[in-house]
Amino acid sequence: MKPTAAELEILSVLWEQGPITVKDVHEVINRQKPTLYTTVLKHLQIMQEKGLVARDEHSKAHIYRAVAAKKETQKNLVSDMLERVFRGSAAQLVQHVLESKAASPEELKEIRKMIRQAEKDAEKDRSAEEK
Amino acid sequence: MKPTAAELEILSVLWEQGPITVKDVHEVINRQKPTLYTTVLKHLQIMQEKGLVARDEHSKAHIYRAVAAKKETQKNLVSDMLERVFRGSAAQLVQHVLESKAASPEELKEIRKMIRQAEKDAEKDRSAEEK
DNA sequence: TGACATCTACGAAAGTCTTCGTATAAGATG
DNA sequence: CATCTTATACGAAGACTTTCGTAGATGTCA
Repeated sequence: MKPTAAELEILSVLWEQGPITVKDVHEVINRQKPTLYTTVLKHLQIMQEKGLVARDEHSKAHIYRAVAAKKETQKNLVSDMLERVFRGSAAQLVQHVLESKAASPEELKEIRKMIRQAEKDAEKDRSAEEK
Repeated sequence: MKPTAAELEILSVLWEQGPITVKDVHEVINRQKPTLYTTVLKHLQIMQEKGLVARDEHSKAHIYRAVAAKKETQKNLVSDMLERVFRGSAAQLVQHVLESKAASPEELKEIRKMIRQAEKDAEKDRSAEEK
């Protein structure tokens, strides 16, 4: 299930803040881009129909929470872009990431670590195949 | 200027093949997903209006070429995703790239090289700031 | 030249996304 | 209880995307 642009904005808020009311979602969204309360509400209702979010109706002000998992959704979006925009070339995608935003030294260090891990995993796969 | 999904498919073809006729574009697209010739043509006409492509009308069969630069377009899409989906965290994005497709050893090596380069650049920036 | 193949032009339908406005329900307060 | 406030429900407009079908123009070849 692929969220639209507006839906992604809302999911982001829910991922960060956890289960909250429409009012609270609206406050955040409205800061990013002036939007009417009912627009956010409508999106949330549609997202519920799609199964992207769920809500607790016990109190008068419904509490919404993300159903679409952050990691899973991000993974889908990334692999989609990897294929459609970069024809599967991970290196090209990473190159653009590093260029588009001068990554901080901490981030670079973190990324190095991930590469090392990925290399280890690849190693493991190869030796497994040899059997 | 942000291409739609279908437009991106077509741009990809033009980026790979260089200036070609509608017929040739259609052959590639049709292989990926069965599509009528006139659908591809219509997209190309719309894309021309948007300025994403240009065409040479000298021969009867028009020759289309990409105007939207590959690098530039990719960069826009990546930085857009970086902000909207990962709140600016390059490391998180790269993590997903490495997971979503087990990168080949060659690619990993290439990525390492890019990291080293990025670190050098960061080093340079820091010493420049110290002055 | 007439018939056929090849291309482009273009209207329009169908679906989706986004936003807004209004109606309605439910709780709070005097 | 009447009224005010706070929320949700929901229809619908407008923009955009995608796809299809038909009409018309142009080139080819017997």
